[in-house]
Amino acid sequence: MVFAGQGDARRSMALLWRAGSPAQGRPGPKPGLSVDEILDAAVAIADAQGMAALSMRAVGERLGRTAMALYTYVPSKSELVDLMYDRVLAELPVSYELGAGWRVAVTSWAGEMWAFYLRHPWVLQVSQARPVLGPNEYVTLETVLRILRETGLTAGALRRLVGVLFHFVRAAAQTVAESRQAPAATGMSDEEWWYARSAVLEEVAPDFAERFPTLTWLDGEGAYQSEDESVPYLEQEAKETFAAGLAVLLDGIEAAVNRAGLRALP
Amino acid sequence: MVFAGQGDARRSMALLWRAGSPAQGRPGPKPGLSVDEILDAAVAIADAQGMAALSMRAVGERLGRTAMALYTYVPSKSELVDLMYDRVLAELPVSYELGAGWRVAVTSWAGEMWAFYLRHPWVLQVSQARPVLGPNEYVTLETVLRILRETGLTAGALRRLVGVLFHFVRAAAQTVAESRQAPAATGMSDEEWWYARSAVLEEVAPDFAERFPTLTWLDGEGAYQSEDESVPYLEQEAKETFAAGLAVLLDGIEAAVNRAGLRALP
DNA sequence: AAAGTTAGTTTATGCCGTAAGGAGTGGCAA
DNA sequence: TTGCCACTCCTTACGGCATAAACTAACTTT
Repeated sequence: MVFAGQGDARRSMALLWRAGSPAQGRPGPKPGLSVDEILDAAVAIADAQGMAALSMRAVGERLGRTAMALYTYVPSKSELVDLMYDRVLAELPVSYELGAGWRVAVTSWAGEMWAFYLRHPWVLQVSQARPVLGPNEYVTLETVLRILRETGLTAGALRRLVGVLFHFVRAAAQTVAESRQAPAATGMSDEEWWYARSAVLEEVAPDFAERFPTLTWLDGEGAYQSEDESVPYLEQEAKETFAAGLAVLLDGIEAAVNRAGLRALP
Repeated sequence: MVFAGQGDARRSMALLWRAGSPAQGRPGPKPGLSVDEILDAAVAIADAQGMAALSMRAVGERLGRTAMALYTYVPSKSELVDLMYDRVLAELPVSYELGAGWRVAVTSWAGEMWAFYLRHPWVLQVSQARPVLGPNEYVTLETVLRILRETGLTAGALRRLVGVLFHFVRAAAQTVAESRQAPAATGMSDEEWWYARSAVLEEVAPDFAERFPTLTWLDGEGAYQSEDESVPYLEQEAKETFAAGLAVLLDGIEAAVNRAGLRALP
């Protein structure tokens, strides 16, 4: 097994924080590419065709180079993805109006995050195991923390809250992101897919109603009606789930704030 | 592009619901394997080494066969994964005591789901774009719906709530699951990794405290202290985030229930 | 002009999913 | 009993992937 050592950490961090030595007066041919150019190409591919289509070959080709040419600028594919991640995070707003209270600010923050994830759905596949520790990741954290600090909750509570909020927005966005990819991936629209499936389901599980009474009841209670026909059914519903879930979450936070406030009274 | 037609849907569903024609009196050699044996082998590999290690070759080898032998039983790798998913879902409890109220029941349901995801972290990587429509997926839904129906909320609200709860548990579990994989994947413990990184961070961002005042403040406010030294720091914290977040979510649901109840009064 | 460093290529290794085709198995109809 | 044929399982092969190694060509410094 290959162990990543101190040197690798230094290289990674230098790339992320753009702290590399300037390329002036160095021997050898002039660089024909730059890390930023590579990142733009890679992000464009991932945005348009998803993470699965992001290969070193594809990025190289888009830049008129071979896959191997990229290794001059970036140590590996996984580092490339980390860099892409930190780069797109720069799109996010860095501060929110706090005049109307933290709840309003958190709501619009969540909306921005939601839109961001849908703009770059591949970000949802970047491992959250360990932070990337890039500058924009820190900015993103700082931004939401600045809002949440307004609640007056303790540091420990804030730490947990940040985790919960990110989890929630990510997970909600993931549902929509994946459902957008599905038709392209399977070459089948949601309608076609569902039609084929549900027909077979009746054959294969004729006792469905008895086996799943609650589900059957729910299905009977007026299915969701979309107002906007241009947006797919599933997506519309997911958006409402997001809004409703966020409201529930914020209600919970408000309850915690009130509890803390009451306890502070004489 | 290859389009999946009606025939594929029928084959998939038959496999999921075990509605295949019995193998008695059929010509040709007796099957040396079975779908269940294959699923057990595949699940064992995915549990132990993660989704990335799950290849048709690996599963075949574990069963003393070649990769291609599996295609007699299972049409493709993605169908295999769907089958694995529905199979492990069978481990989950199918009903919860409702005597102590829905809140208690939801809490233990969430705990079971959390443990389930950590037992089978690869499940978190199964696409949620479209439901698999296997029997156990329906059972799982039925189970949680039966609990939530106790709240007395409307069908629409319930639909959203189920989504939110699944999102939340999945996302929270994902953090821990990924952080468990990280040391194995990089050959570096969390401590080593963090030590190497933070040393470089000071070099590369000497103005950290000014750029990220809120983060710096949070860091100063007593870092989390683990009681149980055997469990990694990050994991302990994630578990608390899960519990705290769930409580917040349930508070929010309770608020919605109370609002609905008040509105129903004369 | 020689030496040394760098950018980018070609080539090769070992993975992956799976298509194609062939070998052997065994139940059934003739 | 023979021949057929559906069936299981194998070998081989293809085109993808990340990336290691060795090479060429460009450019700066000595």
